[in-house]
Amino acid sequence: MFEPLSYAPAYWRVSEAIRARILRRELVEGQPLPTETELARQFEVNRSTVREALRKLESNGLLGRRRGGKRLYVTRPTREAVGGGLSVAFELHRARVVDVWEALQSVQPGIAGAAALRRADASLAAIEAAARRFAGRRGEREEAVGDVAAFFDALGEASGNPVFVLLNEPLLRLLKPSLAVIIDRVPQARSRIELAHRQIVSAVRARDATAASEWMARHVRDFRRGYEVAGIPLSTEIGETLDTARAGVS
Amino acid sequence: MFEPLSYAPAYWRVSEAIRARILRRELVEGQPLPTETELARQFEVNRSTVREALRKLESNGLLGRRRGGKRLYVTRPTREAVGGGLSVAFELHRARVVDVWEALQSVQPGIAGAAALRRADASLAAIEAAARRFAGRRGEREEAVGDVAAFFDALGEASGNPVFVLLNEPLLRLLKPSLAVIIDRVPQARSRIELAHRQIVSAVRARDATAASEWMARHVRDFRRGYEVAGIPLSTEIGETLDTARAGVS
DNA sequence: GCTATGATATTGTCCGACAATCCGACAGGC
DNA sequence: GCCTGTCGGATTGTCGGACAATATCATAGC
Repeated sequence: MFEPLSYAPAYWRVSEAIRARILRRELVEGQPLPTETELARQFEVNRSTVREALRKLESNGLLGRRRGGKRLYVTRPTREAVGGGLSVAFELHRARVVDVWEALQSVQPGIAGAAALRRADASLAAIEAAARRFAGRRGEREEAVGDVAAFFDALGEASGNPVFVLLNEPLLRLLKPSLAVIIDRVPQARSRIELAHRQIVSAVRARDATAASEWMARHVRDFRRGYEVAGIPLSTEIGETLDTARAGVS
Repeated sequence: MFEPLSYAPAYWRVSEAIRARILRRELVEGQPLPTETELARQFEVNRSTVREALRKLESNGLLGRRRGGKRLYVTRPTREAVGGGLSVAFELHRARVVDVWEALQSVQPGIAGAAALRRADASLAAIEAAARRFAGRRGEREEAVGDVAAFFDALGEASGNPVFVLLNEPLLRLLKPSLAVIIDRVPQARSRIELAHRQIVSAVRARDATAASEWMARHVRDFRRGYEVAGIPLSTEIGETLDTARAGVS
């Protein structure tokens, strides 16, 4: 019958107030935030309270600091910040390898198509560079995986669609560990990937969205085949593939 | 020649330590966190420091509290928490209406297909319920928009893929405001949506992934047409469509 | 014009305190 | 037996003040 009446602690309200001003673009990217003491004065709360609010915004990626710097600046959430948070969420929701694969399957062809339609020359160059780096690897498993991810990433950038860019990051992050296993265990993996890269690159160069999209679909489908050949059960939880490199970019 | 050596403040390390234990499942969902005083004792830092760390985890959705409760519990990031953060990120990256639309175009058919393949009876019922609610609306713009979103959401759930569920939320959140305008201004919008709902429902009921996917593609394509008819420029930044309802679920 | 220097401002962290209120136990009334 | 009122203790939210380390900035020196 009644709505629960809500009470918001001061640190929450302070953080919302700042967030709102950032979203309203009254505080713009790159602008330094007032000092903690000054904020405390303006909001008429204690500095400790302000600090708690800042921590929230910091971990949302709305505030950040220059390397080695002390003051906080307004920033927009970086790919890494967004990807970090999202991939943790996936993990805690017990997403499995197949779930991530399915999402890639769904998203990547669209990205490739969009990239083919709208790519600038510079983005094309970045895509080609990633493909070339991958093709040049001998051994170097980790680096090769990085190149594959960079290839996807470059396509995302080339699409000019920030939504794609941001969605890409967490998916790739989760793909990597299992991809490393595939590259290790499946002999023909590298050549299949190279082939797909070549085809996608030339489709994107020719601005042929359909071809780019189709080759990408094939490329991603190959991963699934890779999981089977490499003996990675599709129902493995991604958490289990992620033992390494859990630095956490909160 | 040398990497910049990194210094991490105590609140960061504390928050990472707790996060790591959550990811390692040593702290499991629903479990209450020790009290602030106790954490301060264990980490050998001040309670203020602990509190800053907790705020970070709280805003990442890894910690939360029972309604009206005081203590913090380990939680996994809710749809809302993830969606909130992500949609803010999209907004600050100046995503445009067309970008969100393109992402939907890319993702939703896959979701619908997966839902058709794997839906349980209960999920089907939820999908049907959302469609029925929408069809029953007369006027009630906001509620109708909510129903459309609920329809997408129910499909996401039905897919059984947590990645889809989590990706869906922010996209829908951003879709809503502009969809409201479409429903207002485009007379045939409701009937088109109803038609699509019916077709998708019956495809999902029949477990026909191809049909579900294709009708979904058509459904989303309709939105684009809707933008044009409603006179919403595709290059509008989504931020500008979001004046209302910016509660922010940090 | 660039660099070294030094004063100042700012952050990170600590300590201690207190009010509000949530929690659990306990007693009493229907 | 179940609901309500009461109460003490535990816990959080917030405050004030303090201090060391260091980033920042203006200034003096080359």
